[in-house]
Amino acid sequence: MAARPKKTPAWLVKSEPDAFSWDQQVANGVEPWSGVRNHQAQAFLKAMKKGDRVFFYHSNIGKEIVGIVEVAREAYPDPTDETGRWICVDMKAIEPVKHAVTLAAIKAEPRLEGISLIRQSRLSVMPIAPGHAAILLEMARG
DNA sequence: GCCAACGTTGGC
DNA sequence: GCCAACGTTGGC
Repeated sequence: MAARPKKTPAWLVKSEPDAFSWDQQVANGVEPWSGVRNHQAQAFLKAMKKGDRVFFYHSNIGKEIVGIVEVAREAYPDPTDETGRWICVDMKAIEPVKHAVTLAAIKAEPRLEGISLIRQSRLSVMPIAPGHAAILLEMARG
């Protein structure tokens, strides 16, 4: 029997490496994905299930997918939120990508047309369609 | 440094 | 409820 294929990520999250980088995620292992203060992004965080895979993207500096994380804990109150209205999840580093997938490469790939990373450039948490995720994985593997 | 996208706020 | 002003994000 063939080895079970790796889970295809269903989501993408962005972080400015100045604030929280992939290296920090790896060093910390499991880390709360807190501080999201946008309703649309919150809705996506709430929909995440334990074990879901997530692309980790560096915004601003790098502008590239650098790794894959996994949802280690589903939605719970964001400890950085004093109002109690916002939630966060825990993310766990799984593996770095072999080849960082740059925004330029994503834009240049016609099969990724319509991806929300480009269409909704300010959104920091977003779903990735299975077809798009497969292409991103392919690009990440080189 | 500039600009586009877009969410939030506040006056009416 | 509308909309102008303003702030933030993120790319270039």
